[in-house]
Amino acid sequence: MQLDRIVAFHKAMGDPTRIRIVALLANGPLHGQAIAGKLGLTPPTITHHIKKLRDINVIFERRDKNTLYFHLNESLIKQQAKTLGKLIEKKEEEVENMVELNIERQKVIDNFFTKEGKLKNIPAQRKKKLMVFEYMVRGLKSGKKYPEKELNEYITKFHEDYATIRREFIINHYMYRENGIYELNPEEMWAKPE
Amino acid sequence: MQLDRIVAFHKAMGDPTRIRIVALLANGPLHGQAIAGKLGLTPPTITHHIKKLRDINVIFERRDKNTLYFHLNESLIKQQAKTLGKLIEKKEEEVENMVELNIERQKVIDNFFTKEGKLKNIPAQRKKKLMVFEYMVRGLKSGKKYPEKELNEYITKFHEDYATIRREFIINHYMYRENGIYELNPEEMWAKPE
DNA sequence: CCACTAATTTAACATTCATCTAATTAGATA
DNA sequence: TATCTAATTAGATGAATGTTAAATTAGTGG
Repeated sequence: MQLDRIVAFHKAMGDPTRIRIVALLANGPLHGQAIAGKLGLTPPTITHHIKKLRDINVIFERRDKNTLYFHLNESLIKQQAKTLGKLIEKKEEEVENMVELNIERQKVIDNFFTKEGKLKNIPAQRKKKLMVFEYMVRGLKSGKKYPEKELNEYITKFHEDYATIRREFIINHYMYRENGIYELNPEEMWAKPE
Repeated sequence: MQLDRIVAFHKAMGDPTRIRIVALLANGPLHGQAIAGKLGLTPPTITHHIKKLRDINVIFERRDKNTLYFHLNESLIKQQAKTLGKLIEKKEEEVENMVELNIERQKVIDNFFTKEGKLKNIPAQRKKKLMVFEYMVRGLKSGKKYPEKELNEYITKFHEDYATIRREFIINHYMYRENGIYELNPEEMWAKPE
């Protein structure tokens, strides 16, 4: 778990309004105006905070008619709680491994993508392949529903063979498909090289 | 819930320098200048951050001659990690109460309405009265503007005394009136029995 | 296409905050 | 007491942040 992510999480949680939102959503999804009402704040303020919470994947949303219902990503929070515990157990070697992993990851990205952001080819090695896919998939929004056509267009920005890559996204649990609509899985479900 | 404490903790952890300090101290106590050196910052900056970490009890210090060694309070961090997990646990009592409440509500509705859907009479007990009103008001569309005449007609489907009931709708914040036009309030504003 | 609703963006404001340099304090020791 | 070292405070500065009213956008349904 990299530093930025930990910091971003705690910074997001370090605000009374946002903690109250999270606590509210623990009892079930709510829409924006309901949250505003319960907290005595205005809708723009809620939007502001929701954005921050969504940025760190702690909430996602589903639409019903005109109304967006905001849901809590509970597993993400649990995962961060674990990370907090691990932070204080960590010994130097582990920190070093983490740093090395990030360096390696960056090298792989640099190798397989052109400066214009195109994927040169799909890595054969599973580990590298996953790094590449994870990099691509991070440009998708969690909670958003992607029709197949839109997903294809997104992938095409990286590589022409959208069919193969789209299939890989499913196989490796980055996304799931329902009635021809694609959506991101929570990050904990993504395939990881051990 | 000790909201302030939770917020203070995450706010303190929501800074890269402080996370790095915590990570450093996980490998053992250090004194101020050592921390400053390792992080490439000046001693006053370290003092600044140490103060914040000490405020939330995540750090304590021991003196050896002129030098203060800062120690990590690991159990405090573990405890906060647990708190994070509990934040998102659904309160089961609340869920159970909800279920029981619904059963009770159904009984009241069955008692006070005929099979044809007519309100036999207005309950005297506040709690039951509110259940009955809420039941009626759920047949109205949120966001729709009701002229008084139309609202009267709607209420009459349940009971002849539309004037009393219409007044109760306002008193209990199910609806509000503006220029003789009635409209539903958001559900959060409705009167609820405590 | 039009009317409506929910959500978001924009612009403005006051507040908080991380960091530095320079000056000061606190404690140890000779 | 005088001196050394480590830590803290004070003050300044620039950046980030929480909130709101007003305007705008996006999506739904007639």
